[in-house]
Amino acid sequence: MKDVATLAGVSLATVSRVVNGNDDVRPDLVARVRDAVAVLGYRRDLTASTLRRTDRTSSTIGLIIEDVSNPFFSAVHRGVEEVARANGVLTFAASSDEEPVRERELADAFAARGVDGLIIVPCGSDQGYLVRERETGTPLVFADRPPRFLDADAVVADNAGGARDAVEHLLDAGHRRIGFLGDRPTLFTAVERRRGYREALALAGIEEDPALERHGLVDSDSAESAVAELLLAADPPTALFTAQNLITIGAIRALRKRAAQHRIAVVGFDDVTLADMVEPGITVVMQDPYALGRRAAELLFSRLDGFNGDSRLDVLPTELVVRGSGEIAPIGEPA
Amino acid sequence: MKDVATLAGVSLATVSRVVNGNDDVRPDLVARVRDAVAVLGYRRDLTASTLRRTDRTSSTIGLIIEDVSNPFFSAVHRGVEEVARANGVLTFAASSDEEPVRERELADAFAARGVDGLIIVPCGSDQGYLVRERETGTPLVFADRPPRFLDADAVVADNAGGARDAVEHLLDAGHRRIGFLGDRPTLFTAVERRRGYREALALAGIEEDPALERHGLVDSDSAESAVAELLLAADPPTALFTAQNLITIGAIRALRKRAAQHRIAVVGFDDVTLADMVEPGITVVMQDPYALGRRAAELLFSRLDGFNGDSRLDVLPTELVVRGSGEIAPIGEPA
DNA sequence: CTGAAAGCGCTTACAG
DNA sequence: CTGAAAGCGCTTACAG
Repeated sequence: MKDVATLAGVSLATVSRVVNGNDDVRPDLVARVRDAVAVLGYRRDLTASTLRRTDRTSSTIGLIIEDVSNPFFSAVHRGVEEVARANGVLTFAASSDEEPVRERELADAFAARGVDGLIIVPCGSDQGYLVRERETGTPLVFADRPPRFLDADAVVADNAGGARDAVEHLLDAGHRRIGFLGDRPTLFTAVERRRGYREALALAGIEEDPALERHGLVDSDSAESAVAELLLAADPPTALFTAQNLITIGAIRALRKRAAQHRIAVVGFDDVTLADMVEPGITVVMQDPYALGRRAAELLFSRLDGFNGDSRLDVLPTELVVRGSGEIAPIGEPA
Repeated sequence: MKDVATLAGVSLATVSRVVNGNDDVRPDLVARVRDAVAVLGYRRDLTASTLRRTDRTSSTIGLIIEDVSNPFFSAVHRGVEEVARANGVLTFAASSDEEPVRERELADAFAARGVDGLIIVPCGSDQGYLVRERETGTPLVFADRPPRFLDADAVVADNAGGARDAVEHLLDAGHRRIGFLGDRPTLFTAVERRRGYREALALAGIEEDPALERHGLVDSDSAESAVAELLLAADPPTALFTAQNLITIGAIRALRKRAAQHRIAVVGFDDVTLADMVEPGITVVMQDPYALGRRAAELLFSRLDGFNGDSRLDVLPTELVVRGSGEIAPIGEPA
């Protein structure tokens, strides 16, 4: 910038004004500065600019998701990014890999780099470490799962409601023995979906059977094994509620290996690519991760725009998509 | 930091030394500084630190991909992130949405925020705008597609070779009329895959038939329409080579809608979720996007670690995965 | 081993 | 409308 000022024969202050699009500069000086910028290939250092700026705003936000390569979170990412972009803000994304330590490291790293706000899919069981950020005035929004030990905006899906819908759909098809396959019970979403599962059973007057539940399934492989095991039991389930996209994939794989995909009913939580093209099509309770991301970003930007009210919790609806796998009747019963 | 220094009764310099883990500080002073840091909830401002630091290093890299929600690029992202993380570096990712203007904006934005290096999946037809960065010494690596009008490291898949394998596989099954469904011909990968397609035909002594080629398919919907149209032609193809993951999905959908999935053979480029579970399984030429990301990051870090040799071009192998759809014989001929 | 001082690249009152 | 000067939060020679 110094070089630009020298070449244009003006002061640093004038260069700064021109570069920032300040109107109150004589046109001929503006032209000279622009020429000098072009000649020298000058580019402003935004970090230095942020440092000195009165509002200390960096026009960046941070996004911490579980895994950038899980399509669910990718869609969340995309939703966030679109809203951020519309606001002229850059989104920096990173994966926590479901490690609470990593979540915290990333939040610290983002904060230390001066992001204007943070959207987090929390995996730790305590977000209290972020109170400092809150006090400093950094807006925080949680997506997919609410924060714990911290008061902040959040957007989640109607996990329990969606799970209830899924299980009631299976009950309607005549099933009484419905397996539950869920993610780690430390996860908000996993707990909520199990709650929905149990509520639906309770409403139908069916007693819970722990032998039909499997928890802590973190990927499709573990889900595949769990289903294989369930099917070998003395009194196996006639239907499965798979509470997450990767689990659904693993379950379908297990069923197909045993040629049981036309015999055991399945309803999954979250949509899956090609779900409409396998035989039978996979019935799912769909949520809209893209909308989740958008909404989280909207909440964040409302804070950045000065909204200062109480914390908000948005609950997004889910939708049952009927495709075939969920409508299989238990053997010997009408559909 | 000033407050910490005051509270600990030491100078700013000493606080800086402690915070940076400098050994040469008396233990009791270290303790006092740490206490003060804890009491005040002090966190270092990394942007200010970078500004003043001699090496001007920010421990961040930027990643520009086409679309964070495309599973292919998500896997690239993950590969990059893992290597970066192992190097203690944070990855900032953003989508160009296949808009050259956006690619450039993002590259500028990252550069202005002082990233140590940049990994780019280029979509524009000219990366000359980055010569300035190169001259400034910012390492640049291109992934999936090589740069144009710029000399820099790149990692790509063996697109032409993979496409040749795919088409030869269909030729082996007895097909002579093989459709080509490709992405925009402005894309390096699309051009290379078409080249492989044509080479395979030429080697088999089959003349190209423009009526069997469709280009510019950007998503599964456009691919679905293109396939529908191809099948209605007077002399339709008996097999399809779908040159990209979303195109494969659209093609399969089109075939299933016409109950033609057991009659028309398909080999796709890129793997697709659940491809092994549809009927028939989808035969694909698989590339390893995760490895692509890792390799790109490795090239970048070798530059950051001081390697200063000529630009490198890494070509990653592809692998044919046989699952059923590619082994369907043309009607009236043996498989 | 520690501190006073300069300065990274920028913005912003403050005079003029 | 413009410039000289202070200073954002930090690091780093330089003395001591």
